[in-house]
Amino acid sequence: MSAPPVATPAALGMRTDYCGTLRASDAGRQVRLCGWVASRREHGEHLAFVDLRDHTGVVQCVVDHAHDVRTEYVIAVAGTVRPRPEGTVNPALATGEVEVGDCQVEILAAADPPPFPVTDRIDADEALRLRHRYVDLRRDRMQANLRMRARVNAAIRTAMDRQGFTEVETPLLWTPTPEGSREFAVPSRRQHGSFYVLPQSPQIAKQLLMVGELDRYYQLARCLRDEDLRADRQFEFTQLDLEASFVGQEDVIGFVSEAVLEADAAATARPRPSMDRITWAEAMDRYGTDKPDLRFGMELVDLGPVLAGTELKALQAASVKALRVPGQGGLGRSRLDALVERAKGLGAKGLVWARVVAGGDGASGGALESPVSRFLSDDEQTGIIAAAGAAPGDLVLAVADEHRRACSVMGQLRLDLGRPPVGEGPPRYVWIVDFPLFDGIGDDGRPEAAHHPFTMPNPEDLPFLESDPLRVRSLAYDLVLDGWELGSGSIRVHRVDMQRRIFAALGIDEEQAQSRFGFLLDAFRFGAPPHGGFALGIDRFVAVLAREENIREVIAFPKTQSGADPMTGAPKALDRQAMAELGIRSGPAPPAR
RNA sequence: GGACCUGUGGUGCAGUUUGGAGUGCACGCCGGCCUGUCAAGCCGGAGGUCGCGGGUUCAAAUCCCGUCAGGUCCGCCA
Repeated sequence: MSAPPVATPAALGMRTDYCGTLRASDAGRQVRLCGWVASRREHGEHLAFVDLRDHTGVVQCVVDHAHDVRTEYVIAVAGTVRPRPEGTVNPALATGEVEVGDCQVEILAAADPPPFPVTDRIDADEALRLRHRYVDLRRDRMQANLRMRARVNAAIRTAMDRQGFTEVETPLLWTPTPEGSREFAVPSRRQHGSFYVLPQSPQIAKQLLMVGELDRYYQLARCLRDEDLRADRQFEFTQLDLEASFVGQEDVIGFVSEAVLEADAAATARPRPSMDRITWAEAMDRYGTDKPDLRFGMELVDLGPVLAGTELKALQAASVKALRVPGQGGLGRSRLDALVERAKGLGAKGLVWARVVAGGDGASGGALESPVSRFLSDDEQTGIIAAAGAAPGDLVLAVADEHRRACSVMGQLRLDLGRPPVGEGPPRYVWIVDFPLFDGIGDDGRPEAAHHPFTMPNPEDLPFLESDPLRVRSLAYDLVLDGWELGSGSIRVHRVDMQRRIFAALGIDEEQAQSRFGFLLDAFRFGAPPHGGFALGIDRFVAVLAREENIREVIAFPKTQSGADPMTGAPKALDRQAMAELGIRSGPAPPAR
């Protein structure tokens, strides 16, 4: 082999170049390439073309005959780079100005025909892709996604290092902390009947690191939650997990913003996006969700004032939320009925719809056409049109219910009817601040923690912790990108007396607290600094950056929605001996052998 | 736990509404031809338990029930 002029031999192994990198300027060079046969075109006895593919791209190799070489064979090609003959340049190919001629072909490994084409053009069946994920990963889409993910990780590490954070690993074999999501359990071989659990997140571990004077910690941490899967949820996922001492909410938001924008720049070519900020209450009110997609309008409208004295029972409730759907006044009855069903499925008692038509004598110059319009006074109709900012041709939807429900139902309908595809348009990062400390009242009559029980209440609202807990805001904050919840964080409680007060409000008694989080409370007795942090979901973040609707597309080996891995067959029964060693007796019998 | 969508040669689909012979289309595969193609082209060939089980019917890919797998969503995800 002649010495490669560009990269060092050590870096390239048994090749001199990558396939996709050859250009006209390489003409005349002797090269040796390795890769997979992307396609083969034979032209009789003494001319054939082999498109050789590696992760950098494809280059055309001209060979004498290619009959013993098949698609997806792994081969090495030695030959000479030369300009393509006049008229045969392929502008669709990055290497299209050149080809490799006088080729010697060595078959490194034969291959069966692939179970599905190695091309983005064909949308292969999901189960088949996962069963042969190693083939699926060869496709441009997966290559691009995984490499983008690696760039995001690298950018995040750079940004965190720059901000003085220290990467620390925390245990995967953790201890049960009942509360929150279902945990994966790992039986102990040494103590039958006892279990480790896999961490839902390193939440408590990182707080202990703060007590341990690490000052600023981060980790690209694997988290595991045994909950049902969704397009944006897998059993195991990765978070940028971070925690810092002697900082406030603004500091943490700054740390995370820096890392996120660094990653955004590493993954995309767009200009540095801005980051907005709104309160939780405002997000719920205007968008009906705590993870608003700000890329489009269609904000929720409050019809309470307009309908304060209405005779229409369907719109009598604590809160009436409406939505203007521009230009959709022509929707057919079956489509409208489907919307009503959708609203009911989301928990609403019903959904009122009204087409805005020309006419009427209101200032807005429109009238409502609806099954219920005869129950609405003229003032109410013009009031609705004005409040919604509607014009003839629009559709107006309204739900009356308790405030939270009215907001959430209309918020979902807003997404159903207006949400752009993932990645479309300029990105809209938004910080959601001033979350409530408690989510609502549980069956036991006690408030339930909205975030986790170590979240610091907003000092301004402390006086109401016992008397009016639901009005207490917390120092908790979420980062949302285009309607995806990327992550959340908070300033933590670091004093034992305050933690006791919170536990008391939550109805967790001393004994329960000791058994669940005793080691954390112990640690706080030895001097805990004020601290706070954040956790950012890498899978979701990369999915949005890669314009993917499903995080499976940015994970090398994901699970199906039922939690199975079609490639390995996991989960599987253990054999009797392994079960006995772990002291496990229950469950279905392993298959007979 | 629940709702909905999908399942047809190796792959992607049509056919299912309104039952009438597995007739189909494209890609791939195998063989042949072909000296400038590039998702090559031309000729020929092989390849099917219509996811599986049951029911209705003279007759089921098609209708009904159940079930499995994949997907989307609700519940769940401190």
